[in-house]
Amino acid sequence: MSTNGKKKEGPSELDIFRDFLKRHGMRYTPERETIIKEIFATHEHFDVDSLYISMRQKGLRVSKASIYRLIPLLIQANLIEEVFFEKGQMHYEHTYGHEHHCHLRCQQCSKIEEFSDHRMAQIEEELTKRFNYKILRHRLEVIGLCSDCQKKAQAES
Amino acid sequence: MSTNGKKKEGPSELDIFRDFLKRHGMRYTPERETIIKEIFATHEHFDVDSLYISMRQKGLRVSKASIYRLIPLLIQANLIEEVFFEKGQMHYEHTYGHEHHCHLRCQQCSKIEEFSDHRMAQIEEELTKRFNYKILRHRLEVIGLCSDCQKKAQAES
DNA sequence: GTATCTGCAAACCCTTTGCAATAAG
DNA sequence: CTTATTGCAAAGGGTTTGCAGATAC
Repeated sequence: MSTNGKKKEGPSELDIFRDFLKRHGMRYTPERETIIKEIFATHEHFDVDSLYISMRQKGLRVSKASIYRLIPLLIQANLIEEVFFEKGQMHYEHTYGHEHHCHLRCQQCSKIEEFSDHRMAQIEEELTKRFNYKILRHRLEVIGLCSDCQKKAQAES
Repeated sequence: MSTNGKKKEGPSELDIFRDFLKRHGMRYTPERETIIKEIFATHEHFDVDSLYISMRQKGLRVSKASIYRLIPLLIQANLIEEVFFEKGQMHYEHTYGHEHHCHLRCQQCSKIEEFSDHRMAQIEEELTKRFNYKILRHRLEVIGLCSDCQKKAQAES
């Protein structure tokens, strides 16, 4: 089990996405560029609403609809992925350039710790053999109470 | 890694829930009983809408609101848990009486295989120490292509 | 030029909630 | 009797979509 966050070498997210759009007969627009830059500049995890608000505050004006329309494309291009659904909203994180990691989330305060674990690769390998699946990815979310929230809970009881 | 589905011994879901309600000053109603019986009789995984429809077809008439209001209680009582969110709906499965398991899902056809793995317990234990969290539960979803869908994909290319 | 994309606002759809009537304890 | 629960219908709130104008290519 190790901490995470190494940045891989390679073409930029924009390069990848530009190529993706070209291959699919879609267009590279200033709006798309703005959104992608914002996602990859400032957010590790994000949800549409907070992304939108943070962009507005910076004077970057794109509509929410454009963000919503962009997200499936970014997922298809393997640049981001859904990580969890909470309080009615889907949360995403960017994948490209980051090693895959798992999430440890505090049920109370929603704080998130990231970790990765070599055993996940073993598990995937065994599943491949056992069920004859071609494994694409996994999502591991561990839910618990962080030390702060444990203390608070004790204080209340 | 082992296959799953063993039924543990012990009090029934209704007993557990009755006790839970009493402890919280809540009431045991025919509606609640009907819904719980239906959940535990026929569904391994379920979502509110299909549960509601299936109950209606059997002539069991409870309102959707009552189902929605019951679910958080069942989660709190540790009888069911959220397993994944798909196509705008949360999906649940019952936990009580079943060993915890993980899901291997085919991205193409949504078929689900269940498995459990002792390494998850190890991982939880290590996370407890490392981050000082009190671990409550985890959700592991592995996504891939089942053998049938692999064949289909090959045939098409 | 033409097909795609944008912003807007309305529509959608799952879920939650206010309310008056009902029923559990 | 008191307070929780029910069903209904309306409200919420995140996401999707129809449309007309703008724009990438």
